[in-house]
Amino acid sequence: MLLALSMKKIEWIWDMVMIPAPTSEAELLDRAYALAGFTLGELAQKCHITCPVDLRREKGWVGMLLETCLGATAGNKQMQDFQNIGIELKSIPISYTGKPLETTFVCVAPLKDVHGLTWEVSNIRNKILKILWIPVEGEREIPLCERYVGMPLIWQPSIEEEAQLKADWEELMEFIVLGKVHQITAQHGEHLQLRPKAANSKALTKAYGVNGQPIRTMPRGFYFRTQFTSRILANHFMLSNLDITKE
DNA sequence: CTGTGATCATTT
DNA sequence: AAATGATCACAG
Repeated sequence: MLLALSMKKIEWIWDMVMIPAPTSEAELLDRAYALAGFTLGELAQKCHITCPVDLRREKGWVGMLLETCLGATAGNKQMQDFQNIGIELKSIPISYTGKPLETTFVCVAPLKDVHGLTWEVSNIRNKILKILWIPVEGEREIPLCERYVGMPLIWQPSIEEEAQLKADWEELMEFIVLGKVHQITAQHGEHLQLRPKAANSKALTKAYGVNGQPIRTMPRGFYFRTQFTSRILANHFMLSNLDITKE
């Protein structure tokens, strides 16, 4: 499978003190392409950020680094990374064969005030309408600072993909509405799954019980299965390869 | 605690 | 080897 890690480094006039937010999709994509072919260590150096030895104590470090490099405004709650241009940023760890090594966290799942909530107005739909994916080498045997950033891609769900995600979301939300969140396991949902999303297993948040009474349970999040994201990447790079051969 | 950024580490 | 449940750091 072709998931090219660009070895062509586009020189950039970096002045990594503070990167302004991009004002268009084209500008954001240009910047993302300019990151391809650099290692995480090189990008960190340009940002004056120290690259940790591994991700055990900083699982979100790669994502934060890319946000800094692309001018994302951090700290915004429940919003897309680039709200002005309607784009969400996701880094994705890939194997030597270009396949995702991890599921992709999308957003936290609402466990209360879900009465009447529909897919059309859900937070998750807003997050997945347009995503800038940035593949990064993720094999643990590769030292973090030596991992290469790959070619970015903009993805928007096809009619079919959105229908699939909506179906999974509705199945999962049905459990939540009925107070059966405890019955949900990671095996529910064909493309979208619901799993814990918390500091640890002792964290508790409010939800509903089977009789509608308030209960406390672990916070959950929606995640894309690897097969789903693998298909997104494969489709994109196979198509771009066809474009190249046409020229 | 909630939500941002996710990957870890044990089980299957 | 892949998948699931658990976990890490930080801002507000």
